[in-house]
Amino acid sequence: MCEKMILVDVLISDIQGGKYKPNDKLPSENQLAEQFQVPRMIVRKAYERLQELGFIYSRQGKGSYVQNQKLQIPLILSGDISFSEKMRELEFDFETVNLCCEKIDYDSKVYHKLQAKPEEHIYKISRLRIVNDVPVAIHTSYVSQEVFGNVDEVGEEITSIFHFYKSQGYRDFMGLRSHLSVVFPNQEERSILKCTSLVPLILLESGCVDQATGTVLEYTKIHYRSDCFTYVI
Amino acid sequence: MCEKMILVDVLISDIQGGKYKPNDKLPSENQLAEQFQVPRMIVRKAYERLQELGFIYSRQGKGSYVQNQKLQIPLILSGDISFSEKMRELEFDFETVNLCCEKIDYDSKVYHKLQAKPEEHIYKISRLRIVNDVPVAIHTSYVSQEVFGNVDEVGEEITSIFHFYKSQGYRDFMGLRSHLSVVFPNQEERSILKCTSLVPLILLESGCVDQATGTVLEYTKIHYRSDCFTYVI
DNA sequence: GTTCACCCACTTGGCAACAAGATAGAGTAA
DNA sequence: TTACTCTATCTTGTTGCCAAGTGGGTGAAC
Repeated sequence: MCEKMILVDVLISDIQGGKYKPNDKLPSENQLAEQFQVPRMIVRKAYERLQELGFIYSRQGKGSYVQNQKLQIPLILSGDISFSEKMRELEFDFETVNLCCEKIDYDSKVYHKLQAKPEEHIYKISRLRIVNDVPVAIHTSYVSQEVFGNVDEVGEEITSIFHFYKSQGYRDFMGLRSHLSVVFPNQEERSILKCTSLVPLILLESGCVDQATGTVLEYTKIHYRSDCFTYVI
Repeated sequence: MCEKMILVDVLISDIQGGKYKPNDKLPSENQLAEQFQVPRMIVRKAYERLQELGFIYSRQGKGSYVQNQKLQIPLILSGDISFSEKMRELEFDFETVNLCCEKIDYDSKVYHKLQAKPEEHIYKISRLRIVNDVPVAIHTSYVSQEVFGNVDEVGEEITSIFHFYKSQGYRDFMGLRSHLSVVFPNQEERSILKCTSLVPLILLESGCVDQATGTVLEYTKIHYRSDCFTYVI
C-alpha cells in the first residue's frame, strides 16, 4: 500500500511538473513495474488511483494517457454579488440549468434550518452551474411553500434565486453564517458534474433571511468541484 | 468500477446510518460478494477504498472493522483571534509542537509572496496543531531573515507566530486575502497528521503584513484535516 | 501495385488459485 | 481437570495466468 502511494506521488509530481503533457502516453504497467522493481499489481493500483483522481485515463489494449488539465476559476466566496455576476465579471462563458424542482419528504435537518413546521411543504430547487461548458457546481435551495406560494408552479423556471426573491416582493436579504466542509460526490453528483469519484467537493451550507420580516427564505447547499476553483475568502 | 462505487456508497451510508457501529465487524469479503452477486475482487476494492477513506480497518485472518469516528471541531476561519485562543475558547485540549525551522532553497512562489530578493535567506517554520491528542493541522510560515534577524536561532522555539512578532517589536498586523483549496496529503503530511491518503486537506494560503511599515512579515500555508473540522466562514 | 485477411506482439482488465494469518475446537498427555 | 498442541476452517492479502482489445506487419490473392 505504501509502495503504491509512493508511485502515485511520483507520477502526480511528474505530471504536474510537465514531464508528461496532456494526452501523452504513460509508460506501460509492465515497464513501470520493471523500472521501480515492484509487482505489476502495484503499478496497476497506482494507475487506477490516478484515473479516479482525474489525472489520467486508460484504454484497454492501448495504454494510459494524461488527462487534459481542468480550468481554474478564482471564486470570491465572501462577496455579496451573485454567482452569475462573479462569472460574468471574470469573462467566463457562464450558464445555469435548472435540474429540478420537487417537493421533499420530511427531513429534520432541512426543516429545522428553515424553521418550518412538519406539515409545511418544502421544495427543493436544484440548478447546475456550467462554466466554459464544464459543469462546476450544483446549487440546491430548499424553500417553503408557506413563504413562496407559487414555487410548485414556477420552480422549474428558476435559474437565479435572487431574481425569484425579488419577483416575490422580497428586497433586502441577509446571508446566514456559512458552513464549509469537504465531501466526495455520490453517484448522482458524479454523473451531473461529470467527475470521478475522488474529486472532492466543497460543500457550502448557508441560508438567507429577509431583513424586513426576519423570515427564513431558504436553506442552500452548494457543491463546488474542488478541482475547478481557487477560493478567495 | 461502477459496481465498486455502488458498494462503497451503500457501505458508507450503512456505517453513517448506524447499521454498523465503531469496532463492529463487517461481513467477510466472500459473504458480501455472495450477497451482492459480484466477484470478491469488487468487494475487496470497495473495502480497500473504505480503508483509505478512514471508515474501516482490516486485519489479515480476522476481518474488517468499523473505525472510530473522528472528532468534529467547529472552526471560525474568518475571525481575528489566533488558533490557540479559538481552541481554548471551545474547551478543547490543545497543544502546538514545533516541527522544524530550516532555511529553504530558492522557490519563486514563496519569494514572490514575501516580496523577497533572491539573495535573501528564507526560513520555513512548521508547527503541528494537536487537539485532544489528534494531530489536526500543520501550520507553515515562511519568513525572511531580513525581517527577523534571529529567526535561525530562535525558530525552533516558536509555537505561536504572533508572540514571535510581538517579541520582534511588531504590533499591528494585517492579514492578506486568503486562498482556500483542497489537496490530498503527501507522504510527509500523512505521517505527521497520522491520516490515510484519501483524507482531503484544506489548504489555506495567506500572508501577514505589518500595518506600520507595510513590510510583508510572513507567507503562511495551513493544512487542515478536512475530516476533523466544520468550518464557519 | 493494391487490398484484404491473418497473425503476432503488446497493452490493460479480470479472475481464480494460492499464501498467510487468526481462531476455535478436538484431541492428548500430565 | 488442566494445559498444551495440532488441525480444520475461516479470514484477508498476493500473485500469476489468461482474456480482451489494439495496432502493425506480413503475405497471399487479385
